[in-house]
Amino acid sequence: MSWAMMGEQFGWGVIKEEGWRKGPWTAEEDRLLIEYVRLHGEVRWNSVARLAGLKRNGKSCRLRWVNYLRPDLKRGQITPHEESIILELHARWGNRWSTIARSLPGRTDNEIKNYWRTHFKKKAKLSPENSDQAKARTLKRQHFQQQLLQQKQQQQYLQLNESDMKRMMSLLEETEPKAQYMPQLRQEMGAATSCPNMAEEQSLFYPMGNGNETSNEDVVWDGLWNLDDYQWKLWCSKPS
DNA sequence: AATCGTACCAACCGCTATGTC
DNA sequence: GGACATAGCGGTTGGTACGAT
Repeated sequence: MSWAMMGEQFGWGVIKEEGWRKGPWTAEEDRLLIEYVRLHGEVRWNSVARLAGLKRNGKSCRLRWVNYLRPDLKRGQITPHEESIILELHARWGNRWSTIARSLPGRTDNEIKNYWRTHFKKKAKLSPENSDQAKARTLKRQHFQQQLLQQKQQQQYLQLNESDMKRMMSLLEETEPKAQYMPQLRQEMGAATSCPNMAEEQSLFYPMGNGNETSNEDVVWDGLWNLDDYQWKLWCSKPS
């Protein structure tokens, strides 16, 4: 019998000094949480303890619901197609797991994060070429963020003007699709499939219509992080 | 059969963003 | 506008299962 099962059977669980339970969830706790969400919806997680009779903090309840109890979750192994989507979106967005998860209905950010770490982190580490690219991208991000900060301060935190957005959009159009490096990455990672058509690929990069849309501006910033060095220099040197 | 290494995954932690008063 | 509460995110940890030796 595992500790978790024993804990469930005997009602064990770590009680913190604040009075919150920690550790694995019991079936009874799950039942209470499901019932609570059914009645009240996914809101005010901190009141769950009081209203549902759970000795869990709101954070823990939310996490349990989002990662495990939600009815729309897809259980089971990540399919080759899902894997290829993860690879492509990670190449584009980096460790933005929640963003990636939005393109994979039924999968959670935690699940994708775990999958990535298990299957690809090592491979990525072993490839010096990839790590160099990652370092370069990180530097680019830092450089850009610094510039942005200065720019923001100068503009007293005003939003980017229209011409800036147009410049970035046109630059991004020159960059897309990311086909230059994706086939190599797919090969290295052993991904089995790719998107059957451009429309689907587009929908992966620009997920819309699920109530959690990525804004145009987000897409613009995300695209900028992945610009090639040449395009990056071009962007930095362009007069505004 | 025992031990070890590794893959997998649930859960926690710390931080940031956003909302509310 | 500031303080506080809440939600969300990404990184990390710890436990379990399982195969290799």
